[in-house]
Amino acid sequence: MLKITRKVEYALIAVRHLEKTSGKLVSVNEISKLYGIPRELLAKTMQKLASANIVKSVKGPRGGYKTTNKTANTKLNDFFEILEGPTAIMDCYFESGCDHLTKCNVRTPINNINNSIRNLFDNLTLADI
Amino acid sequence: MLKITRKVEYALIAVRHLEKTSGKLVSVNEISKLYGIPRELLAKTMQKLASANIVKSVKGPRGGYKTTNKTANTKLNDFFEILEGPTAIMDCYFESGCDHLTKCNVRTPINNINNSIRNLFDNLTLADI
DNA sequence: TTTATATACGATAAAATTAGTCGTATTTAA
DNA sequence: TTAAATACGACTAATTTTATCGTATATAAA
Repeated sequence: MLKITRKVEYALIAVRHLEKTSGKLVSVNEISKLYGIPRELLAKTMQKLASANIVKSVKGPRGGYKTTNKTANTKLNDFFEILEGPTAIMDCYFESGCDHLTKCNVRTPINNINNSIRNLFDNLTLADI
Repeated sequence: MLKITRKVEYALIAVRHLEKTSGKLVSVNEISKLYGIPRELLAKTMQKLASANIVKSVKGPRGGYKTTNKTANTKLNDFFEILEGPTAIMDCYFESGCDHLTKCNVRTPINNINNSIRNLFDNLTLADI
């Protein structure tokens, strides 16, 4: 429990690599070989980041991804939510269908904990990684 | 990602209930009916808590579980780890077998984040729930 | 203009984890 | 003696995560 997924892990590795080689275009192929990451999986992940403008994509041969001026100061929480949806240690805050809600005695305190975690990730950016 | 499991959720609900009825013995059967929790699953969970002395178990008819003087000030982090093992947002800190470690560029920063989360849960007790 | 290389995206399959069930043993109050 | 409870291990089902595959599109370079 309380794990980040590989998708997020791979994305962090890739973004960190892009920041190290700042400005240069690097292909998914290159990154996946370099770090031993499944190519297709990383590709999809980068696509999500690109469509959220966290990185810039360039198609065609010699294409790839590079950082933008938005990259470094992207909040970790936003980064996570783009890849995985809302940060929530319990689903009942976002999904309907829990039929225990009226009886549930932990919703409020768990929500507080969740806010603490969100707060933590709102105060960290990709530059901190 | 970053979800607590149902096992933990159920355990929190149960412990909170025990604290509300402090001193009294309450059976798993009763709690599971009250909150709509699968009985056997809750039973196992309570057994773990009992063997860690976070709650006290009493066998036989009219038996059940009750809080102890340890219950309220159990750290959330200990609570989680009893039920789920080490709190780690990435497995590589506890498991061997990651063959990327020499290349991995995010281990240290992620470890820092992990420590932040652990720190958060070390400063919360069951009394806060 | 053709070709090779790259991103884009959806569908699907495989693996791992989590959730839930079942059977049996043990304890003990009534 | 019986019934109600915890204790514990094995097993199955469901869900989520991880990975793969196929096809489309863009574009640099030959």
